[in-house]
Amino acid sequence: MAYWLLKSEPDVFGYDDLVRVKREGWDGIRNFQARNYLREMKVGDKAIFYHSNAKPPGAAGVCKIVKAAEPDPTQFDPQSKYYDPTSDSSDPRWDWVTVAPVKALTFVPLDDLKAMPEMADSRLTAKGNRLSVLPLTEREFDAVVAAGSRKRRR
DNA sequence: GCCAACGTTGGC
DNA sequence: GCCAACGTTGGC
Repeated sequence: MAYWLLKSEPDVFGYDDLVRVKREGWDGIRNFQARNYLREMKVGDKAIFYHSNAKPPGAAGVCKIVKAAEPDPTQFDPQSKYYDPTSDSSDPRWDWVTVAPVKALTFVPLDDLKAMPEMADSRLTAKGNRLSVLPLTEREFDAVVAAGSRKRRR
């Protein structure tokens, strides 16, 4: 099994939204490296649901891949903000995967993630990282889940 | 709102 | 193939 981290802006679609809708196509990935990672994902893989552009940013939950990569329909929808007129319908450029919630985490803010020794080499905390889909090692994934499974200190 | 980092585009 | 211009991401 592989492990991943998926970024979403909670103002647009947060972990609570995923819990509410139960499953969701991860649309709008328009970066080749991120897309290639989507294509590597297999049903059953798990991912950290990360809130970006949030106050504060951080890990909000765990989700799983319930459907492997297939063409992201928003690329062909002129009404969508993810519309890509240069994508050929006979050879779609962009894919999505479908995810479902596994469990909410006690929110682990980015500051805490950066402080974790297990995350020292992660793509997430690397300088200048902007990838919205990135792989995690099992050790990294387990460390984030462990941090998010503790009771919040008061 | 600012800005650093970085991907993409297009002229040459 | 280079690289400047431009757009986007995302933390602060």
